[in-house]
Amino acid sequence: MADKLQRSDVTLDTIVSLCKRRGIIFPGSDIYGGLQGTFDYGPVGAELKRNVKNAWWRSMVQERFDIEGVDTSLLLHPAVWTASGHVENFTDPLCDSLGPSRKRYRADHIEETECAKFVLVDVTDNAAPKTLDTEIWAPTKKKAKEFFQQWYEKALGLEGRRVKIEEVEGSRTTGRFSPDDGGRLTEARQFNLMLSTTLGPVEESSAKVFLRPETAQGIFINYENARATARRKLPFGIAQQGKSFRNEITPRNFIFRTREFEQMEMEFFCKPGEFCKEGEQSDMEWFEFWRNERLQWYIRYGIQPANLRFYDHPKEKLSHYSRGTTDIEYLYPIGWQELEGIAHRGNFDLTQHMEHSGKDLRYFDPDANTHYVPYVIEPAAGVDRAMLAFLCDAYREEIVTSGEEGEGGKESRRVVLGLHKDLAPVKAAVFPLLKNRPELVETAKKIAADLKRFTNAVYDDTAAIGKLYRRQDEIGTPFCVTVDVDSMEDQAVTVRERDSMQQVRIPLDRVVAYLRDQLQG
RNA sequence: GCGGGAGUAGCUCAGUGGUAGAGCUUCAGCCUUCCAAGCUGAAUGUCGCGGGUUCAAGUCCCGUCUCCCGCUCCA
Repeated sequence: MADKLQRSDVTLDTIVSLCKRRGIIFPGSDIYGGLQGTFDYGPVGAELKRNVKNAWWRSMVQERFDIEGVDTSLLLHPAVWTASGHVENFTDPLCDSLGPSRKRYRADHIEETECAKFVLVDVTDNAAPKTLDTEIWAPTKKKAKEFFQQWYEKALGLEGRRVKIEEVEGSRTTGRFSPDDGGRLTEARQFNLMLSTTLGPVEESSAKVFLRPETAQGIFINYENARATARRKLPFGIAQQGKSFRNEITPRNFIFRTREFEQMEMEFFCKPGEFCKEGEQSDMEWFEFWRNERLQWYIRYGIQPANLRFYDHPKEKLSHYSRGTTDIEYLYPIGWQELEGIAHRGNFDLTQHMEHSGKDLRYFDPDANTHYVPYVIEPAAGVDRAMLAFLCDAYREEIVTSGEEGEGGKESRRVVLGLHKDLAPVKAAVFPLLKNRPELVETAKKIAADLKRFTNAVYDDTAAIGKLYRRQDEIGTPFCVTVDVDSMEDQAVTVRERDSMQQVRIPLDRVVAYLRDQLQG
């Protein structure tokens, strides 16, 4: 029946357009021209987002015996971020080339190289050579010439003129220069990725505080409170969902990188390997466990396994707190990108908070009869990134042939979000086949009301039946119920399934129970 | 921040100095016995925002904001 659209044909624009059209996601502050790096979730998107979060909470907290949930403050004591290393490390030193490329670099990504200074001499007029006030830093004259041809010739308007490139004697030195145009670099400026605000009525005298760049620290500083009150022994986890803020240099790619975003993080506290007895899972084994567990979660909720993969961070690229990090990457329309990070944070965070707060956060292990600081495995997922992945993976366009048994069937396009039923924003829609028959309308409304008592259902009669189905397909509604003229006779209705478009006849008095079974199964 | 591209109806876009348009969507009515049907009618725009040139600006100029692509970043 349907020619499925290739994965590579789904562009981000297609998803953005659908999101706006169907009330899933809008640009933030839209009527004021937008605010970079912010997005608002609409009527349908709010349901989808809630469902994603609930699915995570269900897997990570509800279905497990070893994880507790918390909900901590967005504003934390400034000392938290000193202890966590974010004040010091959560910064990018940036510098710009003073050459014509004007390129910007991470200062720590530029390697020191031995270069000499080259100057340009305009010898178009042989009798009066003119030395230009421009310097190019390059390891060789050949390289300097390349830079000249790529950037300087045009920038300085020297096309068609004869220019000699001369090395300045004794200028050879080791330093950092733009690898693109040989220009000097500006001083590195520290760009901290944390957003801040002030607490207190008078701004000048009030305290500067940071908006959290990750939810994890709220968990670490509550570790002992949560452990003691939940009467937990190792290993156990603490989970949290909530907003985080990062002053990203360049928010980009729809909701993939935004300045305000929502995280789903779990800190799993476990015994360091050396304290484990025979048969106990070590920290590295838990790391392995959570890598796979989190991958399976995405598959469970409908992501095609072929669109998921692991990426192990090489040691030299690890964050300041990490002993090992694996990303779960998803094949977005923009390419393979991080969906979730699973980090082995060692005992970095608790140790830091012990030192800075003066509180003892060690764990007393009755089996080993000793104190130690637990190790932490952290699966950290982005709600918005997960939503985007679910949307991209669920999106498909099909050519549908209407009409009976293929004779003179008319072809049309249908857009379907094949979302997992737990994620679908609307679970069921109820229609009267004909809206000018009061008894059909009344029955349909009654069914919708009954469904609404346990799930999100809608009633709609503002179009022909085909259009009503397609509207629901676009937002991934798994089931549609249609009340027709026969319903009055046989006391039954048609239930149409989204993906197969198959219809089954269900007695009126059983339709709610039927859908409840289908949706929970 | 730098370079390139773009902002006109809810969406996709046309409109190259002279009365703001089309298709789709949305809404209402009629009709319609299950997959975007048909007919009739309607709504919606300070042409991203601000300034300038001109008798006249969506169109030309300046500024500014936002979006997209690249450098950088990561949940």
